[in-house]
Amino acid sequence: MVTNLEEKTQKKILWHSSAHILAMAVKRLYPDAKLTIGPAIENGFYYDIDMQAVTDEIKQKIQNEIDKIIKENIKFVKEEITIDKARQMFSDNAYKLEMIEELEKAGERQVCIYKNNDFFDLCKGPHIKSTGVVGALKLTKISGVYWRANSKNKMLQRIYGISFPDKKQLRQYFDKIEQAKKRDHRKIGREMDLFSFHDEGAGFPFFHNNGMIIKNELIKFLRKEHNKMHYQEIQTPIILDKKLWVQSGHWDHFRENMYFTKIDDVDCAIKPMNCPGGMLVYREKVHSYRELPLRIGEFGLVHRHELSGVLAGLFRVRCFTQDDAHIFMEENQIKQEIVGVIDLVDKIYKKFGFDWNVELSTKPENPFGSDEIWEISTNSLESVLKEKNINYKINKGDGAFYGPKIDFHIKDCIGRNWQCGTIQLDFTMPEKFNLEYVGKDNAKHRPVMLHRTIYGSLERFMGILIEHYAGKFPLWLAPIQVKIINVGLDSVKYANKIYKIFFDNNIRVEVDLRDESVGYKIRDAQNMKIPYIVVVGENEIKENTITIRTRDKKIQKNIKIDEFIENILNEIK
RNA sequence: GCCCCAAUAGCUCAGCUGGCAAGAGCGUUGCCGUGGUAAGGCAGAGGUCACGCGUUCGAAUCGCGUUUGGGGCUCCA
Repeated sequence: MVTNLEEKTQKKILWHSSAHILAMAVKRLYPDAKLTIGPAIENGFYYDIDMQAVTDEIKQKIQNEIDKIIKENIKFVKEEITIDKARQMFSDNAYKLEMIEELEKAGERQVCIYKNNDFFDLCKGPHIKSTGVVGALKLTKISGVYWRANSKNKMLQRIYGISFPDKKQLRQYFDKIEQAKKRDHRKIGREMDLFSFHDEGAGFPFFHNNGMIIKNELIKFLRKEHNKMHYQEIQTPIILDKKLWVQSGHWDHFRENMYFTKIDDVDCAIKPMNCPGGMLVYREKVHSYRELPLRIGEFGLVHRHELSGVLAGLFRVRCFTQDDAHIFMEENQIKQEIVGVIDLVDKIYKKFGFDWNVELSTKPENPFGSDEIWEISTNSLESVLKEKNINYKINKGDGAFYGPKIDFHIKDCIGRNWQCGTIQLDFTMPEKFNLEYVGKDNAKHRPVMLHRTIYGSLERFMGILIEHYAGKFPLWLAPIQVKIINVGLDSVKYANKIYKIFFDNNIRVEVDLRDESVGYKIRDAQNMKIPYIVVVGENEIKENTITIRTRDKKIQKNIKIDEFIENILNEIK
């Protein structure tokens, strides 16, 4: 029996061998090209090569050469050689020499090479027997990348590809990609009239009525949960004096990502985060230990100047709404509050059927605050995770400049991971803003602060939901919940009457009275992914009932209106 | 920001080895039809071919630049 793990290993071997074939093809066509590294990745493989820019035309040439090499069925031959011999063989390739040096430093006396006829590459293997084992190999995308991912280094060409033992599997792979494209939120967003983007503002989403319904429902839902947990809600301004951002440290650490403007000659910044405004609200009055923990939420619109190349539909935008909250507390309340947030996160994600996992990010390179503070805060996050028996991955050096964080990643229904929520512990911001509370001892103390989001960005979360549901939102989120379709002119009056009943019950309903065939109107509603289509005609008028067709094409006849309304109101809850 | 690719009607796309008036389907508008669970028929409107500059007798088509979008790199909610 072939286990999953073995299968994976086999794939990796095939893909890595494919990278060699790619390299061989490039070397045949461009003998001066310098190979660097060519690993197997999650889906396929790539090879980073120092060569001229790979245009479509060149890509096609390489593809043709690859097809030839596969036909030639050339053997992979392993050979062990000394470091010195390797240096000789790769003397014209500075990248490989650098890698050989590293191997030597790591204590290797010998290195391995793989040969295919007169082509050879530094590689520890293993490989397939011969190039003919690859049944189908297709180059996919091209990207410019820097050697060692450092923009000071030379730019290389990364050529990506995918391969399989046979053509059928290759076709299946591309079919699957086609399927995934069908749920692209940009496409569905247009079809369902949710949002748009315009040349006049790259990366700034425009929400249409249908999109706003979803956004508002998401806010309404979270607000209700916040209330249950005694959160307060505030709103802070979008433009504030630059001074504030200098004080908060964003000027030093985040300036590159901020937008600036002037008001009456005063330098101002558009907020990229909500916390500094929140600090001012806290500082407004004297707080007692009796008020703590103080949980203050804000649905805050923030603007960040993201690099143009990273913008991607709602997934990556330049202005978005954070479901931000700041919790001010005493040190001994840290654990209980983190537990509270984790429980809330779990509750919210479960509502959408998302599985989630956690990553812990530790002290970055240019942090605020002493090592001691970082240790205390990192430990408290970690200990909660341990106590709650939550598995987590550590991201070393990935924390915010003001504190360590826990990031929540959700998995959508086609298995993709998305970072959404985050909990960030912060000992430094309260200090910078001189926050205080009066303790039981009647002395002043500094509160500890916690930043957290659950959706992360309402915009991104919506994008994820659109793809997760493929536009078939659960009833409570569906922009239009019920569509009424009349059969014939005689049922117009009845259709309007039914419409009013739904409308008066706060159900999002539309009635389609157009002079079109029933089939046509059903198709239209179906394409809009409307959960319930209500059809009324002569039969329904006679019985004073309705006929219902669900999004999944289930038809129920002779349904009493009151009964149906009661059912869907329950479903919406 | 960097690399590759793209931009033609509201949408999806054809035309693009330079050459009559710019093409289709869907949508939209009007008329005819009055329908029973995924497209009824006919007719009309709709485009400075993203923008700017150039090459040419002539540019949607070729070149350069800009903008926007897509896929990567890097970054991130």
